[in-house]
Amino acid sequence: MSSVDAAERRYRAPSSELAREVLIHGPILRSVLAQRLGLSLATLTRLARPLLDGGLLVEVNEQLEGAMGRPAKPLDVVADARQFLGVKLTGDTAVAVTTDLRAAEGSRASRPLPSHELADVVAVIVDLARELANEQEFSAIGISVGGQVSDNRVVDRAPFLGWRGVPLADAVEAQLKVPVMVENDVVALAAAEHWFGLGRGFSNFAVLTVGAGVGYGLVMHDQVVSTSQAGLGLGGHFPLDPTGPLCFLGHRGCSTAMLTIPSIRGQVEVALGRTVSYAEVLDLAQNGNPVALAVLRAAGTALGRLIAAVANLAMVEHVVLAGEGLGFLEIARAEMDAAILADRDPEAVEVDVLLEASGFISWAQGAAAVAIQRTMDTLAAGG
Amino acid sequence: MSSVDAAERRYRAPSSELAREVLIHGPILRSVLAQRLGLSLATLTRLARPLLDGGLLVEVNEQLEGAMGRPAKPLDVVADARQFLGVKLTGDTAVAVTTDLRAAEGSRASRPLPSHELADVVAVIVDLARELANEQEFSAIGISVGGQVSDNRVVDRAPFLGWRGVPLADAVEAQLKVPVMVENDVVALAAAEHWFGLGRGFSNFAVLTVGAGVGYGLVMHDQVVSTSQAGLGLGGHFPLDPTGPLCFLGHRGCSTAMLTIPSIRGQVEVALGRTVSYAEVLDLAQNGNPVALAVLRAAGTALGRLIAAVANLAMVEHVVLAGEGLGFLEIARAEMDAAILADRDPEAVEVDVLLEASGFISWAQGAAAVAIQRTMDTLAAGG
DNA sequence: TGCTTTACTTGCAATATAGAAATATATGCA
DNA sequence: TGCATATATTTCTATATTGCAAGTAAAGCA
Repeated sequence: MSSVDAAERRYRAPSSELAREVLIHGPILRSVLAQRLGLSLATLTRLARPLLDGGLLVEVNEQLEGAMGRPAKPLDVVADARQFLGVKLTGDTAVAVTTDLRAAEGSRASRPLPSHELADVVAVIVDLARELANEQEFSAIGISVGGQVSDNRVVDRAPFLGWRGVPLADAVEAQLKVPVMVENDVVALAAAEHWFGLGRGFSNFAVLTVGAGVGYGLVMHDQVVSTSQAGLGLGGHFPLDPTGPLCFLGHRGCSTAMLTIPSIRGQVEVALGRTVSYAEVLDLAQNGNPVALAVLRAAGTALGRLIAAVANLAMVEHVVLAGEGLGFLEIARAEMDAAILADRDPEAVEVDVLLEASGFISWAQGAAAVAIQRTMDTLAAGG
Repeated sequence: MSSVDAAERRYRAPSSELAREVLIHGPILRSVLAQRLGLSLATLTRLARPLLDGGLLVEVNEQLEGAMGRPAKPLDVVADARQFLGVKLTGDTAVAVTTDLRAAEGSRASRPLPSHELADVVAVIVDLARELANEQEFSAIGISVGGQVSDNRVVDRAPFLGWRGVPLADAVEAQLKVPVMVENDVVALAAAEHWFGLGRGFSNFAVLTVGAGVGYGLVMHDQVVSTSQAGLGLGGHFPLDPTGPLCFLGHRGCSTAMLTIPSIRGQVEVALGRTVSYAEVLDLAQNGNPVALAVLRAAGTALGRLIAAVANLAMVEHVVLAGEGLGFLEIARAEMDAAILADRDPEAVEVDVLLEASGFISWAQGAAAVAIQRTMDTLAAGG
């Protein structure tokens, strides 16, 4: 435990702190930068020069109307100075995107996984990297999986792949001569939201994802919580409704049972006696179908309870919602808000619920974000 | 929000980091220290000298049997080089303790509060400080209150005192010429557990207190979470049992209703039709009384659920339990353990529940710990 | 009495930093 | 147009911090 201390407090060169600050906080004045980093303007000039010369940063000309003295030249990163690849692995598919330094998506491709053998999966990743490669090389590759990852290198446990202790980073690095970082999918998404998404500017916030499952990530003190616990999907079976349906593990009314796409479809299908798609469920509810409405309203209430629990116990005031299973909020947003309010101290700050516009930052981009973050620590110095 | 960034990243002089490390990690070799702080041995020698000369640190002679070379002289703090005062304010009493640098209790005194007027409360604190003062001056005074505190100076809101925006630190400093720090009581306790108590050596853990109310504190990334949220008692009304009794706010089966001393007494009293003390309830249960047993077992289950929820959503694997209302665990420990297990992913690490032996670190010591921590940042340099 | 091993210290060169003065580039106004 | 004023950034320089490498201290062991 105590050795974590030292590891956590990893040294960061001042020039990478500078680069990171500019990357996250967009075009930014040197004077502001100096204050943020606790450095003098003189030092800032000296630190910035090699980054400007190296083409990582540029001075942008900002015409501030009515300003008196010499006009400021804020610093900004040249977003496409580097290119990254982000890969999200699920049980049957690999989705890859290329991104620039700001995690903005370039091109995208996906491939089915022929098997769960490490060699096959690596081959697919290599294939995707080759397909998406252009004249610019990848500075780093990020890969995210649902499950536990240690040290950004080894997949300790990935249920959907049936993996335990698989050295994925080494295997991919052996083929593509590029640094590879592996991370849990929700941790990666939280990291992306923190630097590039709705969590930008917040020191503490939580990320909840709803889709095939429920994911939960946490950023505290401007650091993503990425203990071994983080990869377990601990928000996935949180008890929310003692009268709700069962999940596949037998929990009654847990977050998986109340919120996921398969469970919502399943509930409606059982009641209607026929198969329905998730989109159909939303349609039915929109048209006043009582079954669909009941199920989605219960989901809204459950999500509200989950958000309140997260806000209370993780002590965050901002919660980012993401994932493809949030469509029900169009129908049950009011139920969610009411449930949050009910479980929240009236003296407490209202929970700030931020809705990630359907996949603005995708899972694969999250993987790329991890690669970007880890790379930033060394980018300033070397390549 | 973004300004928090800079504030959070408060600069700490290397010599105070050194002093802090020695304070927390007891007698410690220079070589270990150098590694932890990421400094060379040479630098360590230089940093340590003024602290040794100043009498804050000493070299202890440790006879390691069978060691080959020159024997190591680990560094340690001179615990009684400084003296601190910790004061805990409740609605009707002020409890004060003197402590050394390691938050070990010296002497203790308490006084009733004649009123909630700031002047009266300050007078009581000054009185206590004078009574407990000996030849050694206080380096700093810590005061903890139940409620929200900003900037370690102003009590924004303290329900038990009926305070809003009371500049307590200024008021006390005006009378006693000693630095005063104010903090929320649970935040202070968490800080004390982190440096001096059961949380020592853990980067992430939660603190739950059970007594007249339920308190909840969190340490993440080796920092106590002390946002404005932290002072609200957000763990205090967490829903735990949909069939439980009501709390004074009308929540059914919330943590207050299930766990606090008044609520447990109340439940038993209603059933038995007579007044009973908390100790009596424990006695009754010990002797097989079905009412007392039912109430305490439900409390055990509820506490287990709360612990599991905390471990899942705050992503901690260690939970420190403290407070005078934990007696029921003698009867219902098994129920607690079972409830934790039930709400926990089987793949997740077992939650490490640490029981603070009845008041080993008291509320007032927690207040002192805050004073110690804040003082350490400047101790090394100046006085 | 030396030799070995480990712990710590000192001298020195390299590096980083802040403060002050200098420089650059705008506006406002006579 | 020319000059005062304002603001942003850079250069110069003294000071401080650091790590490296060499040196010293304090033991055990032969």
